[in-house]
Amino acid sequence: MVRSDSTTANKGTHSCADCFARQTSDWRSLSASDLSLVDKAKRTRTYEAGEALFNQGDAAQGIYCVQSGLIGLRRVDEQGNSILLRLSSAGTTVGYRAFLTKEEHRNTAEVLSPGTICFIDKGVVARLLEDSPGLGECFLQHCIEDMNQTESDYARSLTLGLKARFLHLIMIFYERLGFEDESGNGVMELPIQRNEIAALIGAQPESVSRVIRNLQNGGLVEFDKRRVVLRDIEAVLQTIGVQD
Amino acid sequence: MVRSDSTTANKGTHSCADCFARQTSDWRSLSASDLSLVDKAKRTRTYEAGEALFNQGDAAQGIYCVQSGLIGLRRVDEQGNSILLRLSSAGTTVGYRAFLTKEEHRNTAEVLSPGTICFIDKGVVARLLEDSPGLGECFLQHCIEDMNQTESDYARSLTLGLKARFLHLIMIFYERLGFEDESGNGVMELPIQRNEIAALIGAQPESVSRVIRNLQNGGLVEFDKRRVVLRDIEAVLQTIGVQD
DNA sequence: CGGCACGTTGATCAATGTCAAGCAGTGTGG
DNA sequence: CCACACTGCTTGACATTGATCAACGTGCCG
Repeated sequence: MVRSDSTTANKGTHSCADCFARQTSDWRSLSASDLSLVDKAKRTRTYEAGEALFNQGDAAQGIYCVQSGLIGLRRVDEQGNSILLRLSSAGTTVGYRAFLTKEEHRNTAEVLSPGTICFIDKGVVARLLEDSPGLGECFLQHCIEDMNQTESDYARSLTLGLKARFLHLIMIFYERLGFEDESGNGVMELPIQRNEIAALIGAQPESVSRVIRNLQNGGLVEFDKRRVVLRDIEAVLQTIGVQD
Repeated sequence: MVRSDSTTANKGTHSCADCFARQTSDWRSLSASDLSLVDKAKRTRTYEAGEALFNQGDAAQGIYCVQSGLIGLRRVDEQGNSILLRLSSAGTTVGYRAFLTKEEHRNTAEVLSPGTICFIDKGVVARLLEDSPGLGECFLQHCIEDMNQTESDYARSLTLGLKARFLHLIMIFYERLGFEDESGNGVMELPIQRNEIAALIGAQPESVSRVIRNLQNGGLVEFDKRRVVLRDIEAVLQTIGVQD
């Protein structure tokens, strides 16, 4: 258990001023003095895969700022269906909606790939919101972006088949994590298990397996455990029907 | 063509101060003077079914406030799949996202049931946003609500079958339009065609037909054209697995 | 070694899409 | 007024997709 160590505040963590995500995050509007306020108030800690930042149904305690790692927003319904609605990676803020509406969290925020996350207490954020009006604007822009993405995901879920949805996900990972090898193929390491891939595209793990085999046979994509090689990216985009 | 008449400004329309939706709409925060500014600037007109407020790809000209009628937000993808992402009815604001991000509209706003809609030019809204900071807050709350809804729709689209999605839609209409007849049954008139129902739940019209027949046979719901009778609302909620 | 998590495979079945046809209601032009 | 086209809706037959159930391999860890 690393926990007792890593829970204690800010040891060895960067200050917000140094954070690579400062210009793109929801905090970009803050003044230097406000930023140092966040700096003092934030709690930074490392998380292992499987840990939850908060759970569906919890009251909002504050908001989370992802420094590294990968977060999945999971929703479980009454029938026990568990799906991942969205991913959050480095530089994004998680949990702002429940905080802003003072409602319960509607989803569980679960760590999929281990990383470091800062927590900022709701009291602090509330003060900042009063102080610097630009912050609300940033949350608004963030919310609109999330909305745009979720809306597109929704549209795809209604119109595309499993294979296309899967390939779309692959391309999202490729944009974030992929690179070209010496022979010009796209290569990447998937950050999550088959399990979670299934939960992301609303399928059963078995079906994901079959889609993979299918693609493999078609020569479009190669899989070896979590390693993926894209032989022909154009062809992949083709079969998706390029979207957002 | 009613158009030339109804396009001319504000004839016979209420002022915003009288609008039933004022307390619940995004405009609830405005001062009396700001409200009268909106009042003077707004263009009100009636729309017939099938007309579009704006089209996917258009630049944002301003935002729309629905007084009556039913608006559907439609997205058409490259393959020609046409789906309805969301509905907007009286008292809601449409088109605020593209306005706030200065991007193109991502969806077409299409009139499904005829009604009256106010248009407020982007210049006016921009001025209001500067004047009264509460307005931004209202847009933020609105965006969060839309997000919550779309997220739930997304989750349902990934987990529930056609029948459950259809019944869920029926219950949404029932909440808005339904009433109880003398024998305690829920009754309503569907505001849209089978066509659009299919587009809303991401199905083919034929499949919707079959679901209806299926429910009819099961004795759960009765359909006659657009008239719907719910014999046992509890049972309906049961088969959905109550959600948002 | 034994147990467990992850992933794959096969067989089978249910749900839904696709294609073709038909029917009722409605408006249109002769 | 009728014939006709047209739209919205339904139905049937069939193909396809994806879920479900059961089994098995592999690697890891106690």
